[in-house]
Amino acid sequence: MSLFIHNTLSRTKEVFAPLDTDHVRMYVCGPTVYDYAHIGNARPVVVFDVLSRLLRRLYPKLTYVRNITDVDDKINEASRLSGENIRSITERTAKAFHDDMLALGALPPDVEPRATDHIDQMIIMIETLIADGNAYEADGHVLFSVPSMAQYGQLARHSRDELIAGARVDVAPYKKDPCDFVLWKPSDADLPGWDSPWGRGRPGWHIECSAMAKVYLGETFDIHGGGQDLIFPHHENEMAQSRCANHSDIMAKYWMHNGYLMSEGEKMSKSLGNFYTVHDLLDEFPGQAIRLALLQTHYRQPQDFTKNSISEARRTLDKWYRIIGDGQNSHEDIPSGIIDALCDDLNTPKAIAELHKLAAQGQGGALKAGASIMGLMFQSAEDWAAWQPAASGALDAGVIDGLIVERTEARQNRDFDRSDEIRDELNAQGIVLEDGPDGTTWKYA
RNA sequence: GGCGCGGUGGCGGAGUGGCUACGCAGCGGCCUGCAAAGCCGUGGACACCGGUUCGAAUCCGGUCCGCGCCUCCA
Repeated sequence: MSLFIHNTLSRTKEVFAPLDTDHVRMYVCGPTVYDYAHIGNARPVVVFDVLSRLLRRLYPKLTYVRNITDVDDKINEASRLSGENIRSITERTAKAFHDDMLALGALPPDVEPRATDHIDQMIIMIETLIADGNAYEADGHVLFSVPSMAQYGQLARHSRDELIAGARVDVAPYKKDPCDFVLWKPSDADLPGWDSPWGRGRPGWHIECSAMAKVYLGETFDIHGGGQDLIFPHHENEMAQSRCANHSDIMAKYWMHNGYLMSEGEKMSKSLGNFYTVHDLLDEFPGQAIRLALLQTHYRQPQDFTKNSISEARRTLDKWYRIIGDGQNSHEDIPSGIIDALCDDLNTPKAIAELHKLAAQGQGGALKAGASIMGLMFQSAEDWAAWQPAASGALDAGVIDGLIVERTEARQNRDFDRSDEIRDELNAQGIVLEDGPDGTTWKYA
């Protein structure tokens, strides 16, 4: 079974043929660390986590690189507003990002380089671009010369003329061409800066990824991924820099982009305050339920993300965990239907439908195996059942168990008024009782 | 304005030129003190208008609606 993936370069599904079948290499743009990751940031992390699991199964070796952007004007602004120093912001936010993504079941990438550790490589790359006539210094800035690259616009399918026609902002006076973009810019004394041949300054947004991809994956590699919003300008510019600096026809062979997320039917926006941070959602829902909710839509489709969809995913997982029960890690093969679905451009909704079929047939082992390649069902049924919302905890388990005993006695005496009263009381506190053949169990609603 | 993406049953969400997934919810039944869970059964869709075709929700054109991007810059 071949893996097919949608390549943004061609806008079609293509057979995946790695440059080196012994070693697949993938780069995904990671977070700029100045604030908690919202659910829109989590989508590419989860999507490419599934892809990485699939690639590791299909090929002997994968190197998965996802950067951390820790130099950026948004970070500088956050520091200016809060007074917290930049290093503290980036360390704290990166840590929160790691915790949140782990809770979503995303494995760490093989390499997680930080921009500030690779300033030297960026400077070297910029020097090469200047030497070759692909970049120039002007007014303390270094700019990439877009007209120097004939194929600029290939990824986003924007011609240079179209870009100029559509421009909504004034062009900086030091630019030779309106489309030229910044590789290096000067920093004044209170901004982060590094010494360079062009004075003390800091890198532009795109050059870090070009430099780090080259260090860890080489001049060309297989897959470059990220959110759709990165196609232009970020990936277009990255590709232009890398190809010119490396004198190469390609940067990545396949470019993959996940679609946008809406929130409760509206586009996410800070002014509306309608975006969910992963951090907050994890107080309310188990991470796996959030992950399943994200995977319920194909990664290239737009998705309207709702709390209701997480609740639904959670009930689905409840059911699946019941089917698996205590059945330990049966080392069953991953069912072929699951692999086939994922090999068709990561069709996770179809793979999930396969899981439902396995569940309906009561095939717990196959269900668990199939879920595992999507990073689901990684907990024991016991741990899953033990999850509780952050706001809970008014009642301790001993009190609940005591009430269950009292209720069981009431039921044996056919005192159903008292029995229902106890259940209603617990229900009001978010505790759900379920009478089964082996007695009464409880869980958080 | 330019470029691009999408509109599938009450909701979520795949897919295919003809055999019309899947989940949730609904409805009927079994089970249950009652719930829950489970089990069995069941109705319901392809934005609109044309065209191509023996046949289109699936291909083509148009319309409407939703969404994104248009560069370090506010």
